[in-house]
Amino acid sequence: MIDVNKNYSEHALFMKALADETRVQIFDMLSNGELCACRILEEFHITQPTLSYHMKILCGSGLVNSRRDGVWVKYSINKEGFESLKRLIQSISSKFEKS
Amino acid sequence: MIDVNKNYSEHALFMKALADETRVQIFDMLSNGELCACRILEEFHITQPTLSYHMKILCGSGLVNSRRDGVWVKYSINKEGFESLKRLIQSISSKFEKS
DNA sequence: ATAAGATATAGATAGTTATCTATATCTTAT
DNA sequence: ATAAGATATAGATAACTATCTATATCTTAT
Repeated sequence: MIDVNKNYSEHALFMKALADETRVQIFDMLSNGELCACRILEEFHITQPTLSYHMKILCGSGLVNSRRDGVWVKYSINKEGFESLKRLIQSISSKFEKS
Repeated sequence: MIDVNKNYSEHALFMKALADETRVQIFDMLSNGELCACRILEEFHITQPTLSYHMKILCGSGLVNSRRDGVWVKYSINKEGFESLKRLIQSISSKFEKS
């Protein structure tokens, strides 16, 4: 039996990625589909380098993908990473229901 | 229509609470039921004040409850808080599926 | 009322994070 | 080959975090 919850450092990494108001909001925006950095930037009052820093953290966590499309870099939710996060929540939830 | 995802600061607070390896692990432990601080402490190589600090952050986020039971303080998952976290994930998930 | 055990608070500190400005790099159109 | 626009990196810095030791507080049994 594989216990999905033993990778606490991976889980903490996911949570850290979302542990910032700007970054949760970006992640939520991406749930509606791929967006380029410039489009995301419009929603916030931060500088372009600050956004670049946040995107690097989101991508580094495994929750977000990036790909270059010409001049633009486009970001999207990484299905694998997000599913891993969902499994964590689901696993805790099902133990909690039973307790 | 209530958009559950607009409370980015609340959501970031939940994520911050879990954005630490020790704290995610504690939260996972609590999914199996209430535990006193001394019992939790046994699982980690941290001092008692450090644990007390972490429990304060978990409780402050709304994800964990505490109650005194005689000499002990017992901690458990706060159903409301956890459900709010689950709704966030669920909401992002369903938008993502459709996208 | 005292002592013992459990938990919390205070104060210090090293490490990490979010942000900025300035600058570099990369891609495409001219 | 250059210029323009998009994104990334470097360096600085103020604020925040996780951890410790020392001490205080709170609860119960004697």
